[in-house]
Amino acid sequence: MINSEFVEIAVEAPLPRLLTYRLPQNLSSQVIIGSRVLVPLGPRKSKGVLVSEIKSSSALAKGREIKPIIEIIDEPALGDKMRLWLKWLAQYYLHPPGQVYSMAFSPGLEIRKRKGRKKAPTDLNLTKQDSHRPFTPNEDQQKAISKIGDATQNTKFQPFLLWGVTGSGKTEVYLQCIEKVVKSPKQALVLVPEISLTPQLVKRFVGRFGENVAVLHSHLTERERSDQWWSVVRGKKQILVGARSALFCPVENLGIIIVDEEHEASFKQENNLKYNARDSAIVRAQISSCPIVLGSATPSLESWQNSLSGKFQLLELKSRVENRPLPTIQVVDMRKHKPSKESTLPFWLSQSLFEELNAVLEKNEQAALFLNRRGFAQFTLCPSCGHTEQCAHCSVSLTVHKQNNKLLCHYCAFEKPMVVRCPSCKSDEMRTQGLGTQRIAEDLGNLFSSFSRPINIARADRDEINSRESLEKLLDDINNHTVDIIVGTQMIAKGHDFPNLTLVGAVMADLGLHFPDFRSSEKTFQLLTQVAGRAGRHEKAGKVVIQTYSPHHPAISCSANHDFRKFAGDELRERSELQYPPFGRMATLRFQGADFNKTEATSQNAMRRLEHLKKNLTEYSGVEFLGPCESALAKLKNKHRFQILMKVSSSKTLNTLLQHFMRDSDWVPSGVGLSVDVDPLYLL
DNA sequence: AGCACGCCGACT
DNA sequence: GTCGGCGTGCTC
Repeated sequence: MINSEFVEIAVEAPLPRLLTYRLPQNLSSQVIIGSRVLVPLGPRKSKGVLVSEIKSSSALAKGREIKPIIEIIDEPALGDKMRLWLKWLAQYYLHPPGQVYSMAFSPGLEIRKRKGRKKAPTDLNLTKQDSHRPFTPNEDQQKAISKIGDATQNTKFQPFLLWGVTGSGKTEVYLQCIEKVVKSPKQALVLVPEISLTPQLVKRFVGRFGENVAVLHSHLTERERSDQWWSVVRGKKQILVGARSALFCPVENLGIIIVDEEHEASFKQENNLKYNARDSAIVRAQISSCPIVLGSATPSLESWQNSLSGKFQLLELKSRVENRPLPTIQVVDMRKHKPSKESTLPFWLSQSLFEELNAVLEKNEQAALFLNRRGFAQFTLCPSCGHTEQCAHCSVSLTVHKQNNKLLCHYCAFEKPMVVRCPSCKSDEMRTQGLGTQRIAEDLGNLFSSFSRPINIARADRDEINSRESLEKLLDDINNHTVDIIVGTQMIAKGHDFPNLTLVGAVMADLGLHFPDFRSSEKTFQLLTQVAGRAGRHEKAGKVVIQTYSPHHPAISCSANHDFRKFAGDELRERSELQYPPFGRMATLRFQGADFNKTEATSQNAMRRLEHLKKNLTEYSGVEFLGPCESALAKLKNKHRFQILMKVSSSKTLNTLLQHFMRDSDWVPSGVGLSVDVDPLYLL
């Protein structure tokens, strides 16, 4: 019930602020703060959320007609905590509030209503499968469970960093903590990266909690998603496991949030609302007064620093369950790998890795080779004139894909047929340069073509695996041992567990190391550690071979020595000197437009405005602006890109500055788009 | 985001 | 002559 005549609505449109509407008398009894409403917007109707009442009519903007709310939509009203959190999101990430609020609702909610809800909800085969097998946690697990467990009983905000290598039993800790939460009785929210939200993981939760588990991910139909969403919102299910966006489910009775693989870059959404689900989950836990557990084998340096400073409580799982040994890791220095004339090995394969492969195949075990680049070759190159084929719409070279003899842009999917003759100098010797997963698979096929038995090679990259079904099929094939060697990108580096996989090779471990990004070292360390974690997760011992041109780089040597502490210590020291995150906060302003000159001029104008703000307000004196300069990807989908990087010591200052700067954006000419990314993960 | 308005190319 | 392409602008 609301008495005021006028209310503020967060309308589902990219508007920078709330709009004022009149609340007709006949609707006032059906509505509360947080209700979802239908309002007129220009020539059409739009959904929105009633955010606040306007107490005095003198506060009304004058000179404008105020339209009445059309109707109240019969969807759950958002509670105080949820609204507070959504408001924080909109402010922190500088995103239109109406669009942020609308994310708390599942699409297709009223369709379901209209059809009536007679049909049994789809249950996604969520039935308890294996009965609760008794499990005795080891000492570290027990300690973690009791610490987190205590926090769940206190109903206080408390963040934990659960640090444990792959196979150290983090999931079991989650399960037992959730058990306590469910009894209390409250609800639990578990966020995992989309890619590791596999049936195996879901089975694990369902095996323990049966029908009490709901699952949300992007591969559900609208109907399934809506059913899962309602089952949690209505409180029929207490546990929600989902990808990033599940964080927006308006769970009112939160008892714990768990973010598994918290270091994963996929928690950051790169379009629309550019939020980081891990960071946002922390704020949500804070607002909900509940504990939050961030789990990882390779914590982000942000979280690690928070554990060092005491902001997070560190819980370490030191050993693998059943005390399985960590895999042996051998680093192969590829600089010393000079293939002799008589060698039949492809240029990317060292003698050591080849021998290990052979041994594994002899023993009838499985191997996986990782290379973080799909396609056959990185680009084409004319040896006589140096010409490479570029994308027509982006400033990148085209990747060679051999299966259909195409050149493909990995950024906009532009393609053209493979060229044999150089279009520039007409020489007939166009060659391919650089390695891709297709090439590895092909070379391996040739290499083992005369092995004592047929060797099956499967590829795991985005070209080969384009649906959930094809991923399931591949995982089955690996588990049933119908493939001997898997060649893939990081796609299968995460979360999967293959009993017969005993050898893992990182083909070019330095591939990502020299990216012009201050996080490239951290990324490489994480990826290598993750990749290595695939080997020997069961009775059989595992072996890992890392081929690299930089064997002494800390990201490689520390990962080979299983020494996260050293890596993190060194890396943090460097970051601190340069005031990079986690010590400083950053944001990027990106300007995109079809007209190069106009876009560049706009970015320069923005820079002048920023400098002006800095000069006039002492609170901004410590802010650093870098740029404007062309983005590393200077042209994407026919849009020229310029950017300004901002570095600030506190996120509070960063936010006030951005709010200030973005308040009026009428100086941005049409044809140029300006977007802000707070806490960006990629600076390209 | 939608949806209207508005100003240029190729059609019955 | 108009149908419709999508650039531009506005929404309490």
